Amino acid sequence: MTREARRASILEAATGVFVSRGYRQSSIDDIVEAAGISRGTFYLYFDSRKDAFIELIEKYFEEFTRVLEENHRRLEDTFERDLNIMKTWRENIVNILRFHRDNPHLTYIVYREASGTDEDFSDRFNELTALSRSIYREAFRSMAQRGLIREDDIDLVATVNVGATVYIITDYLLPGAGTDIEELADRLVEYHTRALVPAGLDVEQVLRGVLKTRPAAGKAKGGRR
Amino acid sequence: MTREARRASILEAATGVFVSRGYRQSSIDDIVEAAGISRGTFYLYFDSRKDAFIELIEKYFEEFTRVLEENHRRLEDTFERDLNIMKTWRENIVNILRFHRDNPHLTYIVYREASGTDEDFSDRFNELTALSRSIYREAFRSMAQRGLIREDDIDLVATVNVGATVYIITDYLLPGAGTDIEELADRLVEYHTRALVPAGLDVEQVLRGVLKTRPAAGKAKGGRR
Amino acid sequence: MTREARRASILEAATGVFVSRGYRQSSIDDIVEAAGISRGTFYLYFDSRKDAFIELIEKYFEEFTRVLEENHRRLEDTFERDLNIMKTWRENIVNILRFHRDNPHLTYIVYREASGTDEDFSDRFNELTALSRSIYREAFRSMAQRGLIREDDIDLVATVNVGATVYIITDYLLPGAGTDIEELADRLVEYHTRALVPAGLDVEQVLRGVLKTRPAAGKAKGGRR
Amino acid sequence: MTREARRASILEAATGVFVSRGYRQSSIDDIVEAAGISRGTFYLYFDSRKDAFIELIEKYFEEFTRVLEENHRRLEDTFERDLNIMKTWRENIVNILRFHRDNPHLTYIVYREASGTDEDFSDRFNELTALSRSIYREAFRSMAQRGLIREDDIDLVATVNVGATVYIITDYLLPGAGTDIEELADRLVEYHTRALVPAGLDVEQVLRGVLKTRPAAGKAKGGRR
DNA sequence: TATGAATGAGAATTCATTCAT
DNA sequence: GATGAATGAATTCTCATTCAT
Repeated sequence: MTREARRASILEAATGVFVSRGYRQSSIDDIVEAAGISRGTFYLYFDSRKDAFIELIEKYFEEFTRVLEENHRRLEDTFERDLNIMKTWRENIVNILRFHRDNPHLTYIVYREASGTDEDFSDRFNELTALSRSIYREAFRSMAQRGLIREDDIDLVATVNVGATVYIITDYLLPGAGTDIEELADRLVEYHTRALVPAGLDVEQVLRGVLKTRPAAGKAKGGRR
Repeated sequence: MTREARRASILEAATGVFVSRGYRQSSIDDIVEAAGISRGTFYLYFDSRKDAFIELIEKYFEEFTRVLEENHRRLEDTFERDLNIMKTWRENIVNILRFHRDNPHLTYIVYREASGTDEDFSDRFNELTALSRSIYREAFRSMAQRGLIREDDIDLVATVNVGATVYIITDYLLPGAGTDIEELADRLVEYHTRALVPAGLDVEQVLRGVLKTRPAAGKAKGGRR
Repeated sequence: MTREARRASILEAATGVFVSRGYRQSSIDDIVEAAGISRGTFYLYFDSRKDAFIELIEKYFEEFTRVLEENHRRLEDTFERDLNIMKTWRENIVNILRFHRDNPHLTYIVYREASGTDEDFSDRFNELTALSRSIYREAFRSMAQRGLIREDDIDLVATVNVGATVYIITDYLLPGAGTDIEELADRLVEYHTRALVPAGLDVEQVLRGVLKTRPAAGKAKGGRR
Repeated sequence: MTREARRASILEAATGVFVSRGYRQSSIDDIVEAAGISRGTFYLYFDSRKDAFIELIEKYFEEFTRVLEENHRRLEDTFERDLNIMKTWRENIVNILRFHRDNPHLTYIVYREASGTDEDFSDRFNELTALSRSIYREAFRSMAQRGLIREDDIDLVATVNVGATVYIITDYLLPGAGTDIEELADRLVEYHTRALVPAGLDVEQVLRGVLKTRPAAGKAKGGRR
């Protein structure tokens, strides 16, 4: 077993422990027992208990950032190739929901545990949160610049969207009641689209996918009085 | 100094400590030092450190529940007396935002600390959270039944609204940068109104306050083609 | 209420508390609550919690010493007036048993609590114990000198008698199952008499009370072959 | 050093501390200092301070029970093989005295400390006490059934014997003044034998060891008029 | 590398006693 | 005298981390 594999297996065991008992209730004893190693061995691979925990959070953000970046690329691509923006939006939301549904443990830890004010890691947590928030903002800014959504307070729009998504994740996805992600995404897209559809566009048509990333002003105008 | 006043002053000191260091990093020593009392005195007024903390959380929910109930009454009143629903909605949101802006410490503690998985009080926290969520749901259900918003998945609508609000509170209000609550409420109402305006109604008119709680079908129809 | 009466009433309340919870588990709070006074008042009458406890022990020994002294006088009287020694012995034992049966609380405290090694009061306890032991010894020595019992190791005889008595008190009297003290005394006297009857005397006759404190050698001789 | 050896050495140190300061005055600090270990190490081997104390008491009773059982077997053997009952009785008493003389610390703890009313271990103490008492009773009952002692109130006889023995242990053996156990046993046997010798037997002969476990009725009768 | 016994700083809580009112 | 709020020394127990083997 390579050093990295060993490390990963310990981290995996730690994840299970953190999820089932909570970070602060998880002792080193719990972790090493779950990992089937001795106390000392744990410290051969991690500097401290918190170290392992922060690594998990980092891992979450790293992977989540990858999802967000993929979404970002998809959005750029949609702009460039004038593809269906609604479809893209929906796919991006599905991506986000799926990622969290498929990583319930990491998600759980981040949203239930990492937000507490432990001086030492709340800084890092906030840093990472800020990063993913900025990606959201940029996406909305791009859409606004292209007239795909109303010229609103982009910051607020991002906040509303992120807030809604986070809450949905902890409320719908984490309880794990086999939520239908596709349908959830449809509803979310519809909700935000209705809220954000630019003046002069008929929202029903937009929802039906008529909207292109470079809408012909004339066509859109017809949808409304 | 009456017993109650003493108690309150200790709790206030504890609040400050919990906010600045976080619950789990706050020792009894920190609290009694902040309160200017001895260790023993603390235990004269509270059973334990956690006891004081839970009392803070209860206090938050108690007061917040009062706000929500006031909102609820206002909404009922709006229905009964056929008042301006948009105005009411806005006022309710302002109420919620103001409450949190005026109680930043309590808010901070609840959203940063209480949500962690400490078996002992996360139960109480979840209980209280569920209560306030149900008040939200009921409000939206009432509005939907009266045709004031689209017949959507009420649960999801409530979740999106609560999630957005919570995030706004922690992002806009807690940092304390003198946010303009009135304007924030305007934008939020507009956002959700656009998302939820029933088919057949002209959202611009609705936003201008034309909408009554018992809209005349004919008038409404006229707002659209 | 005089100072002494007040003091006594507090001590009585303390006794009840010490009996029901044990000395070390009895807090000042328990005592003042039982006495219906405030914490401070307790200290107006006693220097400390232990002080009150020691006073109880002293009280026990004081009263028990009175019983022993009465027994001693009765024994002397029996010698002087050549009365029935068996009857006296029996009466003395009855006295001792009755005293303990009638003061179960004090007895309980002394035998269950006071014997622990609390540096501070075990000294006093031992002192008092030694006193009552010496009274026992003297009684047996007197009897031996008069030929009423065998010339045995008086120290051991006293120890056996005291030990047996103490055990009987804690085992028969304290549980409070309505023991028949008279019968118990009969049996005890018989037991020890049989063990101690001088050579040349017929124990059955002695038990029947024939034995006088100044036995005529001839008479006694006849009782045996 | 094996785990068991370590454990034993800590327990030994704790014994010394308990003996010199008394259980309730002995802090963990005292114990770990005496054992030359750190606070944490103590808890590696024992769950609590009380845990160690109870273990000592259990140890005492365990070993004492072994002594009593050995005595029991010896008595049975004496019956079966018609050996000298007086010799057996004496040996049994010697065994008991020797055990206590050789384990003064354990003895001290049990008789000075364990009998106090500490809810938590007085139950266990009483349980164990009851056990050893029942062994005593059974021995006397067996002897009575075989006509070796008078048909007296066996319960009382056991109580008197146990009481006397306990007192002798705490008064003669614990002070440790080099008591001659053999002689002490002789005197005790004689005392109780005289008290208990059946009617019709000459006690002097019995004491000289003439008595067998299956006395021939005729021979015995001859010893009396 | 791996182990796990040992460490000891640190935390919460108790309660006999004091003393200002 | 009486009160009871305040005190703070003292105590038990935990657990992340170290280090000799």
